[in-house]
Amino acid sequence: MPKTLSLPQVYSILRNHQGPQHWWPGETPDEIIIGAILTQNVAWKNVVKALDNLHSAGIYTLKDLDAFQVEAIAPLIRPTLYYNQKAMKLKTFTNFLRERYQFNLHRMFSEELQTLRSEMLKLKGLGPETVDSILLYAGSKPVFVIDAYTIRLLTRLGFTDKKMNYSQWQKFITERIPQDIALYNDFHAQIVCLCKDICRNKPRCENCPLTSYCTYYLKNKENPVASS
DNA sequence: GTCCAGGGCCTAC
DNA sequence: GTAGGCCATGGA
Repeated sequence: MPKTLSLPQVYSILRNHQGPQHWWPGETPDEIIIGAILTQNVAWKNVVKALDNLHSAGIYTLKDLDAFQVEAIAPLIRPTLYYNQKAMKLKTFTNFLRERYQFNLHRMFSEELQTLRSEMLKLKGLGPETVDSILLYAGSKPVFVIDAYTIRLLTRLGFTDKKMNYSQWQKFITERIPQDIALYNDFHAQIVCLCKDICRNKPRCENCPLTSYCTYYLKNKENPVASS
């Protein structure tokens, strides 16, 4: 049986192993928001290419983006998959930001948190993960981001074997760690940093500081045939 | 050639 | 409420 860990211990191990991450990988709140939409179901390196294309076209902010039509944006963000849909999602958000806040992100983030979150969730193309990423990383709001990496890691560590939806996962985690924006920020960053390189379907467990706690690893070690 | 990435929407049960 | 199809590039 694997040893059991608390969530704060998981964070502590990851941070000691990887160092503080200083996330999100974006220069400005505008770029964080654009990146949050573009990274939906795609690796970040593809997003970097799309951001380069946008920069080459003179687009750095959401206000810049607002001046372009969907048809002009789509080819610039081709590397991020589903580019037609994502071009529309970006325009949906710039419309929202222009009409409600005249492109003033500070004003937007001054809204009451749960009100803003539910308003953003009404926008077509922004689901809970994208909205929470924007709130936490662009707005410094105390919202824990759940993504596929988080679920994969915590499931493999044996925290739960129940199937949970997004809000159930969010509740599960926030009940077990202090409510702290810097912690929310860095914990999620630590998980992504770990999982994007070594916690995949074919795990390279030799570099993982959590291997001895990983039910998935231990099971495959006992029965390698089941690892595929 | 195959597999699958830091989702979310829509439709059908 | 949830399972499954769809969107449709690029790197390993």
